[in-house]
Amino acid sequence: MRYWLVKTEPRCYSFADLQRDKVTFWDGVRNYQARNFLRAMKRGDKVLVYHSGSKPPGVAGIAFVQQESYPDPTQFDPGHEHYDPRSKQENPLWDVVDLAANGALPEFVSLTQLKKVPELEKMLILRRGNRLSVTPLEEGEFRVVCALGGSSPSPKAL
DNA sequence: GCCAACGTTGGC
DNA sequence: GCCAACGTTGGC
Repeated sequence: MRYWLVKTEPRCYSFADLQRDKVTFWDGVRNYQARNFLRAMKRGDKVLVYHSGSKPPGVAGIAFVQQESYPDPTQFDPGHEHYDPRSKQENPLWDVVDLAANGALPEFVSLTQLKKVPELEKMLILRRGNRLSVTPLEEGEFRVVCALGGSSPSPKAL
């Protein structure tokens, strides 16, 4: 099993929205490196859901991969804000995965908290200008964040 | 609103 | 293939 972190703007789609929906397709990733991480996701992988652009930014909850990658339908929809005219049905540029809610963290873990933890120094979300919308995590990093959020020692999950 | 850090684009 | 210009992201 692998571990990931995905970002979302809660004004657009929050972890609470995912809990309400139970499952959603994670659309709108339009960055090649992030897309390649999406394509590497396997069913059952665990995912931290991070809220960006919120006050404060941080990790809101846990999800898991319900369905591995398939073409993002919004790339073919001329009326959609994520429409990409370069993408062809026979050779799609962009993918989605289906994510299922696995539970909110009892306590929201802010970016400020994350930055204080030595074990999380290598987390990609804290590097590279914080711009990648999908990043891999080490198992240890996943566990540390869960523990910070009051879901410990390891999330019982599902 | 500002700005740093990127990724992308396009001229050459 | 290089690189300057530009656009976007996202914390502050």
